[in-house]
Amino acid sequence: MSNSSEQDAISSDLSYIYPLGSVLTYRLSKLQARLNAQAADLLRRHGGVPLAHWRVLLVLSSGLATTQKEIVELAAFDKGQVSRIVDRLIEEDFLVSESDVDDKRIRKLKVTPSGRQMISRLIPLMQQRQAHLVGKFSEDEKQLLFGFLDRLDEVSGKLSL
Amino acid sequence: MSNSSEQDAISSDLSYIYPLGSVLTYRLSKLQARLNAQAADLLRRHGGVPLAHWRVLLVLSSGLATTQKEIVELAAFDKGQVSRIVDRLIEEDFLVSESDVDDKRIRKLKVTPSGRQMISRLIPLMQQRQAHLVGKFSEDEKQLLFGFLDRLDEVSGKLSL
DNA sequence: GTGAAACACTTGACGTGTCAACGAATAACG
DNA sequence: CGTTATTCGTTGACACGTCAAGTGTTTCAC
Repeated sequence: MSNSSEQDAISSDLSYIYPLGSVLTYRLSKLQARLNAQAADLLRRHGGVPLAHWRVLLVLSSGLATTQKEIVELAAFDKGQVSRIVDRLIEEDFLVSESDVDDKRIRKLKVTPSGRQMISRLIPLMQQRQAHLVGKFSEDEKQLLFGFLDRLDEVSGKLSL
Repeated sequence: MSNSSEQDAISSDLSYIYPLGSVLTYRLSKLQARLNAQAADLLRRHGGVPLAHWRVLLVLSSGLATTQKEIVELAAFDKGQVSRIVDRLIEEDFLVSESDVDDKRIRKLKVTPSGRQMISRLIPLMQQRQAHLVGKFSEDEKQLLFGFLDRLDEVSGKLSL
C-alpha cells in the first residue's frame, strides 16, 4: 500500500488542490460548461442554431455591427471563427452579404427575414433564462459578483512566470 | 438611416444585452477563455503539455485516481476525451497502463518517472498562478465568491423552457 | 448455466475556440 | 506615384468539449 517516496513527495505537493471544487479555475470551468450546455440545449430544442452561431446572429441583429470586424470588436470573438460562422449562417439563409462599394475587403452583413424570425422566436426564451440565472441575486449581490469578475479579469492576463 | 419596422422591434428587444459586459454568461465565458489561455501559455512556455492533458495528469499523480472512470468521476471530465488524452499521454511516455487482472475492461494507469518529473517541475508555477489569481481576495471575499458560484451551479442545470 | 443488463472504455461526428500564415485591398509615407 | 504597412477577411492546423453509438467484459437474475 506504500507509494514510492517520489510519489509521496508529489502527492503532498498536490494535496492543496483537493477537493478540486475549491480550485477557482476548476469551478469556473465547470460552471461555464454547464451554462453553455444549458444554452445550447435550449437553442437546439427550439429548433435554433448552435450557440456560437446564435451569439453572432444576436450581435448582428442588434444593428450595432454590420461587418465581421465589428462583430469581433464588439463581442471579442475570434475573427477566424466568425468568418466560418458567417459562412454557415449565409448557407442556412439566416444572413446575406454584399461586398462594400468603397472597400472591397468588407462584407456587409444583413439578417434575412428568415433569420430575424428565428431570433424573434428565441429571444423571449433567452430572456427567461437570464432571469432564471440571476433572478435570485439581489442588486447588491450582482454588483458584488460583477466586481469580482472584474478583478479576476485583471489578473487573467499574461503571466511572467 | 431608418431600419425596417421589423428590425426595430428586434433591436429594442435586444437593447438590454448591451453592453455585452453586463451579461453574466458572456462575462464568464470571456473570463474563462482568458484563464485557460493563461494556463495553457504557462504550460507551453515551460515545455509542458496541453492544458487538458495537464489536468488529467494532475489527478492521476495525486493518487486519488488510477483508472479512467475514477478520473471522470473526480474531475467531471468527458470519458471520451479522457480516453483519447490517456492514449496521448501513454504515447508521450508520461503514463503507462496495464490491464487489471480481475477486470479486463479496466486500464490501470500509472505515472512514469518522466511524467512525475514534469509534474514536479510545473507544480510550483501553477501554485504561484493560483496565488496570483486569488491573492488579492480576502478570506471573506473568497467565501462570498465561491458562494455565488455555488448558487450559479444550482441554476445551471436543465431548464424546462 | 445462460441471457439481459450494467459497466469500462473506444470511436466517430460535430461544435467551439485559438493561433498563425496568407491573399486581396486599402492607407500611409517617401 | 509607387513602395511599404496595415487592415479585412480566409484558411489550415490543432486543442478542447460534448454526445451518442459501438465493443468487449462482468454482473446479476432467472
